Amino acid sequence: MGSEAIDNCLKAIYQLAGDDERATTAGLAEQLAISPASVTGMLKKLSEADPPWIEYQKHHGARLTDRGRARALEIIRHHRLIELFLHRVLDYSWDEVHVEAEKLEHAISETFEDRIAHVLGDPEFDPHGHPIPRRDGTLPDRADSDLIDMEPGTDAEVSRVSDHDPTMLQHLSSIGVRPGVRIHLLERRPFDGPLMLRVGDEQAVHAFGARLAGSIRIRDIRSAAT
Amino acid sequence: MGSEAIDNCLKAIYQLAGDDERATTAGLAEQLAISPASVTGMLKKLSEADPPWIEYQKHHGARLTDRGRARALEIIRHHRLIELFLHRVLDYSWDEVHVEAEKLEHAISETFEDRIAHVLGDPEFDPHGHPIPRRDGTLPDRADSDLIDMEPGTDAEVSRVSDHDPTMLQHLSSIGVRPGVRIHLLERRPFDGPLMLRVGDEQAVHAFGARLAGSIRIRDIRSAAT
DNA sequence: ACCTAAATTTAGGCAAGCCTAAAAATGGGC
DNA sequence: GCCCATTTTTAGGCTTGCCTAAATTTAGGT
Ligand SMILES: [Mn+2]
Ligand SMILES: [Mn+2]
Ligand SMILES: [Mn+2]
Ligand SMILES: [Mn+2]
Repeated sequence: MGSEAIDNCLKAIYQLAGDDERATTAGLAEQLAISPASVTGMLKKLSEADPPWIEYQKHHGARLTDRGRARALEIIRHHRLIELFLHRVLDYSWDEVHVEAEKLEHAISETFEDRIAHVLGDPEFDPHGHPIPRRDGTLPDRADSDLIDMEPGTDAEVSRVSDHDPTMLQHLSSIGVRPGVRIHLLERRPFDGPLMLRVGDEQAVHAFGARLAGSIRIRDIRSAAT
Repeated sequence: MGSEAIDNCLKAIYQLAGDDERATTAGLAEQLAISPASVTGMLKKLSEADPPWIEYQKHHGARLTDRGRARALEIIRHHRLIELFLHRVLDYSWDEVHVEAEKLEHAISETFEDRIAHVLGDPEFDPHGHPIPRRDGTLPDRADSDLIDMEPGTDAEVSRVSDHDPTMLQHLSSIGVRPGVRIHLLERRPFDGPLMLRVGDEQAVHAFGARLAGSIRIRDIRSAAT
């Protein structure tokens, strides 16, 4: 089926544009860390495959076909199952899992996928709180929103954090921020200033700048929480 | 460092020629399932690497350098650790592990290698009885010999079986032959005929033809066995 | 509507790994 | 010691996936 380059491209389109929006050449070039010219070539190939992986119009970006989306979700399922497996079974820290999963996602068989899913009890979320696509291509849903938009004076639960920067994950870990942990937003400092918040039951107040806050999503505290 | 093609070539040289013999172009072509012409190109490249992976003289085959042997053993360590991990942790049957390991051996990091070795208790042998190279490049040693050369009327223990043919492994499994199991050789039928033997405590007598017998190695029964 | 900056595509090239067909070297039998 | 069958290498070619530089298209501001 698809090569590693193809799989990474489909995954990137899904991550940039989702189910039915179009991803731009420039966006894909940045995401994949290759030149825009190389992206154009790849998009042409993907759209001329039989059956096609994407719908592509020159100068207007690429949109996944059903087949393309299925493949993207398949790779993302691999990635997230592997991340959780590394964390739970092989004792990787959550900042180590992404890089290893990035390679392994292309190397495992469907059998391997099924076995780790079984060992993990058919999990729905990875160590960073990202939903793990099911075999049928559906996604576990968890209504969440950006930390940036949180109402000062309220509480919320960390839903997910971006997994791309290991140093950021280490920092979040060191102050106790991980999916499921409760936070309390004290205030938002003016002129797009930092968010001042407390984590869990700790007294310490942390200042989250835009970069850090932008990589976190939250959800309403589960209602019946005493 | 090495690409997947390079790693497979070094591994093949090690398997065909061992530490300090030379592997032939034709042998490697067969082992790697590529054309002899492609092997020649690869050997030239490997011998011109800096530092070189192999010593190569036209028309006289290839011999591993220290670096080449170290790399080959590294890949074989990956392969055998992965096989055991799949069997023990992910419940693969022993005829399924080889194919999956063949891909994964190239995809895992040193961290992954260390973690599965630790989870498995730093094992010395894989599910087929093959020795797992240590990180320092030494090999667990187990004095064994070919089943073909076994003395009729004696007992021995299965040491290892070839892992390349899944159907053969299934058959061996079905009659109870696996590393550690005791066998008793009744007789060798004339004119290179089959070996007639009993497995474990079973009464059944099995006839092993040359192909099957040739894929099994045995060792003397551990002396103090009641 | 036009003009320009940015985005995108085209053109040409390169390395890795494979192939087949043809040429050349080897070495075993006599 | 020579010859010929076998092995190996050389020559030339193909695909994938990337690159840079140049040409082109698009879209935004006026
Ligand atoms: Mn990840
Ligand atoms: Mn990837
Ligand atoms: Mn391999
Ligand atoms: Mn094995």
